[in-house]
Amino acid sequence: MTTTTKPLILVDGSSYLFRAFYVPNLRVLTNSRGEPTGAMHGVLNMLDKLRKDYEPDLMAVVFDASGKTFRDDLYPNYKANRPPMPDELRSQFEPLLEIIRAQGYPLLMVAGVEADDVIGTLASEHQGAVLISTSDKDMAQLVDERVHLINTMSNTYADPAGIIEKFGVRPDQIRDYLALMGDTVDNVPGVEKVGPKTAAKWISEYGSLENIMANAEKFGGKVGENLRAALTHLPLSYQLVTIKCDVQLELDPDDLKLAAPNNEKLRELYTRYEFSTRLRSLGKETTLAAKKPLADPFEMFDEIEPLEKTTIASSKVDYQTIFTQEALEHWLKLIREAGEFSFDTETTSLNYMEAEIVGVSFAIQAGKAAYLPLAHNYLGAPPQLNREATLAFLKPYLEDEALHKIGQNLKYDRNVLLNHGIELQGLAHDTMLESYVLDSNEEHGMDSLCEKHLHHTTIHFEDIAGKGKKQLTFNQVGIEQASTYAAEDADMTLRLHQYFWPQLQALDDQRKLYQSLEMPLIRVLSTMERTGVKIDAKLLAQQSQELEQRLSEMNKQAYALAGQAFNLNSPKQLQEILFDKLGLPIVQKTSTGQASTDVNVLEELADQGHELPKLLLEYRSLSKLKSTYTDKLPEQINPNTGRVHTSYQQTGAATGRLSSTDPNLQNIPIRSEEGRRIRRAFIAEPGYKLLALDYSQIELRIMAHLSGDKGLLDAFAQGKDIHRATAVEVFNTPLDKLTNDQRRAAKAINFGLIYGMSAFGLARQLGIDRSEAQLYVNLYFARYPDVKAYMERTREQAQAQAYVETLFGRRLFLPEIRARNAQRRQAAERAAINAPMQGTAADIIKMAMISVDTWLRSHKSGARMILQVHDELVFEVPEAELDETRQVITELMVHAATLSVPLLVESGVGENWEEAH
DNA sequence: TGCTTCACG
DNA sequence: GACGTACGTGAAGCAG
Repeated sequence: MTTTTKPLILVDGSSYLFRAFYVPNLRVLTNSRGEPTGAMHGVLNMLDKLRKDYEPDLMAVVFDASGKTFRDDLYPNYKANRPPMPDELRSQFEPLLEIIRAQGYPLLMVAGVEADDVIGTLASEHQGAVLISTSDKDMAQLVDERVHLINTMSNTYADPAGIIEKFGVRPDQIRDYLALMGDTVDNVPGVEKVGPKTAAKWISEYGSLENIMANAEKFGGKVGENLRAALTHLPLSYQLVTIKCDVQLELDPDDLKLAAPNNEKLRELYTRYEFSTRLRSLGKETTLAAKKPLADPFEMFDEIEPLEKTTIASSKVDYQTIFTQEALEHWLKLIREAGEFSFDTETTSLNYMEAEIVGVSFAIQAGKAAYLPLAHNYLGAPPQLNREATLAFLKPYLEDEALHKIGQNLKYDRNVLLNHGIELQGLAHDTMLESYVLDSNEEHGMDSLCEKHLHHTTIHFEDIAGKGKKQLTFNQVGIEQASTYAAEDADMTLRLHQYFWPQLQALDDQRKLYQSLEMPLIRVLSTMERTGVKIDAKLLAQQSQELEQRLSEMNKQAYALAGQAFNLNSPKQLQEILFDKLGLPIVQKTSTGQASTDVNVLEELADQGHELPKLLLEYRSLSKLKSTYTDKLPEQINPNTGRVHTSYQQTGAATGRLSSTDPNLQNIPIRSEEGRRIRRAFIAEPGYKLLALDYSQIELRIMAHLSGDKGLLDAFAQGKDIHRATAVEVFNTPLDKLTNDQRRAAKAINFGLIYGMSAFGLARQLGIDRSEAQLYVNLYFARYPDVKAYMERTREQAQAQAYVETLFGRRLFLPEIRARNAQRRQAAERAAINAPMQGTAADIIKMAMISVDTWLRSHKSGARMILQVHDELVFEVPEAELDETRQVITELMVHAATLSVPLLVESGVGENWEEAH
């Protein structure tokens, strides 16, 4: 093994401890005993970040030792102006050191010198790259091509060029520069009235302190006099600011390896100081560590990211709180002038149907933001502008199409504003969607985006509202904290937009998808969500009862068969009964090595003639229906609308699909007769009917288009049953002689193709042996040679560029396509085959939704779009409008995209969703 | 919280 | 030569 090129990381613990202590949001943190813990949190988070970002092999955390240093001997007044360490900080010092040690970091404190000197010495002794993490500008003197600085609190990174940019002098001139300025806090005398500007100017003119002193008589004016007066003590100042790089250390930089954490000690310390998140992740890490040897040891090198510079100086922000009408009007004037602003609503709930606005924040340029509190109502909350009156005042701004809004997840803000009668217009940009279109694999939440792209750790909601049962709603959060949090959200949204937008503009397809598809979809989805779907709660309750009876009977039967009582819902207990007690054979194991009891296994065992597995299969499916659907759906009915309102996640699926949550209305049963009954509870208002339209075989049609395979294109052009057509080809049998099994096999092949199948998978699906499955696959590819070529092309493309694209250029990155681990690589290859088809289908139905929505609105239609299920749209339509609506929407869906195969849309109408299908 | 299972396209 | 083996989701229940 060669040594890695990872930098040695040296952390100036003392400088961070002081800085963290004075951060307002950290200042207030204590445990339940009232012991302050904020500075500890601050330092530890910073260490986490470094460790995560750089995965260092060598690292040290250095603190000042107590007692006098050689500088005190040089100059008795050194640091004499420093106030004593506050008690609230002092009390955090020792425990912090203990935690750092227990976490496994080498920790250094050397008597007689300062942390800076230890760091300087280690940096100069180390052979390879060094990264010094500090918030102390004095360290700039250590920078060269090999040694760089990072300030983990302000997210700034500095190499020699960075130092010149920041200070206006080279790293080797920093000592001269510091000596000229002096330091009032440390009581280092400099030249009176010489600050950063003058010092940099003199140094650039004269090159060095020595030369400046030699030419002291040439400096005119008051500062010239001051310089001459300082001549005697400047050498001393120079000595004081010079970091000592030859401290006698009893160790070598190569000794600074991270040790394994002492989890027992950490558990004790985290418990004592109530670091609950760390306590939780402690359990996680131990299991991870236990699994580690299994992982491919080279895998981790694949994902090391290059160091990045950043441009945010997060210390320089101007966040204001708006309490008066005058202040509000002042800000609105600024917003008007800017023509574009980011904004964010703060509310009482994540549920958009229940949420009420508590406040609104805006940002008009990076770092300049304001929070307008409107409904904080905790005891002692300061008076605020009246919510309803102020929202009425804001309404024309928010509804002004020409005033461009930038947000993070604007769909939510739009929904919430509608609760107050405001229909947000001028939706210009949504950073969540920008991130999604650029790389759908990322997390697109505010916190992750800031962390990743701005290298800034935002204030998390939990930081100000707490968590768990005691979590406050936003109206109970103190305005001061709320204000920083909310203003930061708006500020970060704007900065993220400034970061993403140029990237999107550089990629034509991405920009188009974002501007013409994802952005317009916000309003469509928001409308669907708020419309909701009517549910027959009584019918579901009745079904629940029936299920309950059947389940309890089956329970008894199962106990009899097993010879004992057990929990049928517990895979673990079931496993004991089946395999230990009854001695049935273990068919398959789960990924963690447990004996699996999933459908495949139970079916296999049932086929062998065992009664209990057969019973369990039915029990499982009924129990699922009851708990997930018949019991839960009625609970999710909104009391005001009498309907169920799902949330569509526009950034939920990496392929471009939507997903649906709370509740998930995209997985309502249909495959089994029992399950289908649940669809009968999805009903229309009186006078309305449900209209369901779905794309027939859309992914296979897309495969035909993308591959250009003549056989497949012809089959679709002639409107053939595609599975039969495939069966005719593969089994070389005339259409009228086909058996049902042959069609079934052809269907499995067609689906398998979309999923990037292997012969093994097909064999298992069809219950045939592998060689037979392989034969089918070979026959298929012989008949449809361009499909084979297309699959190969896609694999090559994925391999070459590490992403694949839909017909419209939507990208899916496949980071694992070059993984050394074959299993993971092959999984990525299958995803590469599937994504262009699944993703193109998703793009097409999104286009259809937008055009349908446009038509519905422009024709003042009484019909409303209520559900999207990947290739299906469901509408609630006034009976009088049924025929026209059905015909027009079919047309719009069919023509949503033009492929080299026709798109076919099938539709149905009914009193409920089952009937409409 | 992680795992397992199962509902959908 | 062995291993694992079809894509994409969300939710519920159990167990620790």
